[in-house]
Amino acid sequence: MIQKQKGCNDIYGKDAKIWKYIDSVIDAVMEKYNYTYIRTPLIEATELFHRTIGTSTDIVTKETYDFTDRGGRKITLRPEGTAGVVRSFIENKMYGDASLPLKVYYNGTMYRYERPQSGRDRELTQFGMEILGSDDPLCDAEIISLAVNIYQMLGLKEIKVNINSLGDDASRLKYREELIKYFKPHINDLCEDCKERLEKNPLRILDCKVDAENPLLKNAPKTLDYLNEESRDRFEKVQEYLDIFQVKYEINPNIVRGLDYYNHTVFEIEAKVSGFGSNNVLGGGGRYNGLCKQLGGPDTPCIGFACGIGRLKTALELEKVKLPITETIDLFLLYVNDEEKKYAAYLSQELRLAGFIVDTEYNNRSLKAQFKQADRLQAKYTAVLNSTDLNNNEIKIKNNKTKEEEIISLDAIIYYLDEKLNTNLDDEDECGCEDECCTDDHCDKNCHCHH
RNA sequence: GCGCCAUUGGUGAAGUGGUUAACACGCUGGUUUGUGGCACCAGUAUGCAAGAGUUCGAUUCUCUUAUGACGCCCCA
Repeated sequence: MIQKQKGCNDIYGKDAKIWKYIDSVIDAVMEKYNYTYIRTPLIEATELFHRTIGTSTDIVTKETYDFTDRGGRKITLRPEGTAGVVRSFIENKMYGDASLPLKVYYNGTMYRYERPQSGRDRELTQFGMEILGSDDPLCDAEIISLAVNIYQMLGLKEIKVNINSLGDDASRLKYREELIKYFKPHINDLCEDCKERLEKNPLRILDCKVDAENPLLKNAPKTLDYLNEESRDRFEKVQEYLDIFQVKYEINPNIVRGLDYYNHTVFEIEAKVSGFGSNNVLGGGGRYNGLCKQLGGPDTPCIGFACGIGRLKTALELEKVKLPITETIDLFLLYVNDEEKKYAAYLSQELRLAGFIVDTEYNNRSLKAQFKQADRLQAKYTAVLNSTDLNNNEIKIKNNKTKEEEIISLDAIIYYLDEKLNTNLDDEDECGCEDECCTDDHCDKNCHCHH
């Protein structure tokens, strides 16, 4: 049997519905904030990621999907969204557009050649947004607020926003030096990995898991103490705007992000629900004012955010957020003989065009089997087409929940369903609980249904 | 890249170096020549991830590979 590739997933059935729902919320919120959708290629020149990510980490050397195409070009499957957006911004000369800043969002699959574990696959879906062409602290706050807003619109409550500022390049460089100076005498008190990090990426020592409780880390110099006046003012403005947006956040000096190109505001949003593995960061972002120039474009200040939808979906599940997913159908048509089958075909078409979700039998199975199928599909109504009834211009329609059966005129079926299904919906809202909820003693919904 | 554990029908799974691989759910059919969900009956893995090895004999032991789960590195 041919299996799917390691760390990739087939998404179908209910999962696919949840996925599409999440996408629809993203689209809706982005529209309100006036971010336009951008779709860039899944493949890019390998060099793009080398230039953006740099070679200081393992990312480029061993965690991307690289290949050489038939023309001998070095190609990489995009591991993240920002580089492609910035490349597109430069290549299409969007920087010349009069309406800067450009506010865009993307939503698509990314590929990372990593060992899969909890919350981490090789193929992942991320959405994210970028503001290109403005250094205004309002942008920083808006991006964070927008991210929070999407989580809230989806019904997620248990999240925590961590922010920090790395300052401008000068501040950042100075801080880095101070950090090395601070840790160097105590190098033997740190774990093996941290010894490696000291020269390579000292900022990452701060969020080491092994040494997390080490007082050495708690007393380490903080980025914020090394900000120059300008950077500090800027960070304060970001916080002011966040307060105006009523975003709750925490300043966490250990948020450093992995890549060199970040400066000023950096932030992460983590899920606080229990049950997450070690990777509980839903999304993160920051300001990358130097990147555009680094890629050969004009000096353009930018900020962005990205969120893995897989983890987001996990968070929604762990929090048992009820999503408006339709899993039911309105009507299932049953039949026995061929004449009735033809009528089922005709009627299903009519009702579908009238806006109802209708399905019918395809394998000429027994009525018993057809009723079972109707249950599996969670049909709200069933109708057994009967030649005698049809000749009398009548149809017998059954509420599949109450089992009440009514004979109505065929001409009235649309009107009938319309009325019944609308009242039915109201009933369901009254209950509004998932199966699991009702068997749960801690259910706070006071529902009276008996799933 | 490193480590640890796992992989048995449609699903959840039990199990053993040696005849027909439990049990449950599901599914299909029947009892009921056109009204299901209950009940009863019958059917439902020539095979235990793939390949190789040890053995008289392997689903069971060994190795390799693949995939899954979790952790490390890394985290865009």
